[in-house]
Amino acid sequence: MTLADVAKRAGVSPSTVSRVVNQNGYVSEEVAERVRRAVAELDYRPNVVARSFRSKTTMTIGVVVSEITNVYFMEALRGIEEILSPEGYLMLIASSSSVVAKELQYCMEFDRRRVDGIILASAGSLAEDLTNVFRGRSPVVLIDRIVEGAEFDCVLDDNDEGVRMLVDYLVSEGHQDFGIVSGPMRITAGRERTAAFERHLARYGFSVPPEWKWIGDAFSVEYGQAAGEMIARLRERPSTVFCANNVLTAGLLLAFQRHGVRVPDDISVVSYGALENGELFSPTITQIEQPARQTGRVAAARLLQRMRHSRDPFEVVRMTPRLSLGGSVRSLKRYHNLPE
Amino acid sequence: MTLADVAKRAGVSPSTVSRVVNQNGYVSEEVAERVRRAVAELDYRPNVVARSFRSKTTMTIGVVVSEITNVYFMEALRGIEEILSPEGYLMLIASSSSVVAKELQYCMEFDRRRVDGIILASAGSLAEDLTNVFRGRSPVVLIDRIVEGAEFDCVLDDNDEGVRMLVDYLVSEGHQDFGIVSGPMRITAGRERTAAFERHLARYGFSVPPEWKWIGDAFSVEYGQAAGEMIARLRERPSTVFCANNVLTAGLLLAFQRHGVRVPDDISVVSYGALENGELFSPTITQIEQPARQTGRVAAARLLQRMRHSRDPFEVVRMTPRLSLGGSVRSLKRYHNLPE
DNA sequence: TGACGTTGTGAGAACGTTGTCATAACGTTT
DNA sequence: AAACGTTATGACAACGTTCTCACAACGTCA
Repeated sequence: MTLADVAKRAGVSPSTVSRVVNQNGYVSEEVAERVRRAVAELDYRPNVVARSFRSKTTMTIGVVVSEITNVYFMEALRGIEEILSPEGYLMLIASSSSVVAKELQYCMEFDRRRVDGIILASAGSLAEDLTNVFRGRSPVVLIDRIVEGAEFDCVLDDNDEGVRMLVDYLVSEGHQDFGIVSGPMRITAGRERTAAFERHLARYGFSVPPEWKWIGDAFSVEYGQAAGEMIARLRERPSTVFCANNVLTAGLLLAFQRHGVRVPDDISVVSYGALENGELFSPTITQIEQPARQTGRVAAARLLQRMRHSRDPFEVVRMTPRLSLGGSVRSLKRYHNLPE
Repeated sequence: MTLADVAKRAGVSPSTVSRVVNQNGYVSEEVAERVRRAVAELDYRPNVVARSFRSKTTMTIGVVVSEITNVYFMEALRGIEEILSPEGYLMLIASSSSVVAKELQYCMEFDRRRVDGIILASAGSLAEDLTNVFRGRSPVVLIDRIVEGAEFDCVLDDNDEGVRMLVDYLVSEGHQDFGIVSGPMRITAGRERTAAFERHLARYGFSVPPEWKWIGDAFSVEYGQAAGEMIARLRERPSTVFCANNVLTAGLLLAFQRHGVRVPDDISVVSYGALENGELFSPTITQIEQPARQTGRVAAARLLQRMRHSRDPFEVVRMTPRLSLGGSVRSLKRYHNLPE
């Protein structure tokens, strides 16, 4: 079933059929109707590959996520789909498992497949590697990470603001001794949230002692658990531990549960990033809820603009997260003789 | 950058470059080396669209899921990727939101895009619609649902066995009054699990009274919540409620929490399908854990075979789920004077 | 030595579509 | 009535690759 077949059946030229199918150019209503009937009768379906080949646009965008099972990325994906699907785009999805090499490889493959755009929500590949891979062929929007000075738009949390809310809250509840569990500094989330935590504590004259810093080599459940176990075994614990990422929090809580460390009686916990079904925990976790879906939407809209050849300067968009109070922070106001 | 450019640079014909790039046909090592150098120098990347166009194979498979944020599908996706990615396939993913029309539309679009295969983990479209859409062009494997007599492979839970384990356990704990919250009968999971529940109860001489059956029009949090609220308001409650799906369970528990219905003190709960982070609930839920990832892997492997033109008869593969005991079921053994 | 299989290379068609161009009929304006 | 823009249609090239075929050179075997 090709254009030519339809054309023959309708008694017109392939060109005309093409015009009818794509609704461009001049076609008389009478002929159009004849063509449409032929299309229906033959159940003709355009060969999109041939079309893409010829027209140099695939109506496809590539998405690389670091871990497909992470709620954050799921929600982001949903947001992306909400924007792109109505425009006729389909998503090619690849999961990098946070491996930089894999990430670049997938990007390369996307490039070979001539995707119209790429959303990268992943790992820590370098700016120069990325620009190298793309050579400006298809526009790229980064999610959840920032690359300085490259020609990409970035959409990510206002990490500093999120952490500020947490710190203000903790301090207002009378906490004075803080621990932090975070991820690699090469990843934007790890770097920014860690820095913000220390910076905002410093505003109050507090700091995190080195022995209460757990900086993992990955944002993994495993590392969260490991940190949790170390904390459980500590003779002297901070009154609060700040987890810089939802996956780390999950691991931490798991370890606490196993070691009988009660939250918030034995230690308070706050998390950057929500845990799925967190409403069903007891206690619920005081956490920063990231606007993941919205982030996906914004990134997709941005990409759409770029694909339509907008020449706006590249931008970093910061999304405002929100603080959700749970029961995982113990009030120490009385303890420290603070006003309630 | 095209084959021709590389050919010119290497002083050979495009045919030869093609042979080198694809490593087929005869090429002398000397020439191959020259070509490889030219490829590297020009940073030539094959135009996969042109290749697909010519070779009629896109190395792409389409996946339709009903809800991209459901853990089950996430895990299944992961399994699929684990199998297909090493073979060079990329996944085109679409989310149908459980809307049959959308599901069919996406399948149609996949067909137009000439994907090499399709995995359908979704909604309840009819067998004839599906066969109509595909007309046998690309093979299809169904996940989590079964379509009788169609030419598709199906990979799904042994729902009957899973439900049996739950029922046996509940009865062994002394339960005698049962409620069920389930989804649409047109969806395999809803139909099979509901039927299995009643069938296995019947083995013990029990049955579910009509007023304790909540059959929703969708496997949605909303319906789970609605059911939970109805149960909360009941004067006389069953001692246990069986939730046929993880999303329903989440909604149910949410409603129970809001209405102060305690699990398992006020009512016991069992779930078909695990909730993400369920380990962190208290109590943890006694549930059937579905081998989602494995299901994805099996489905993908199956699809791979089909794409390689296997002519095996179409098969329904049942995956064995496993019972995970939590603390959501109260023991009524003492209450009913049963041996402990 | 002739026949034949293996290795190596290039010419050229084909894939199904879109886009450009040519051509023509028609209506409107000068 | 001439000039021009609009509407309508078809012919044909082009996109970048793969694939088939043709051809040649070479080694091996009868």
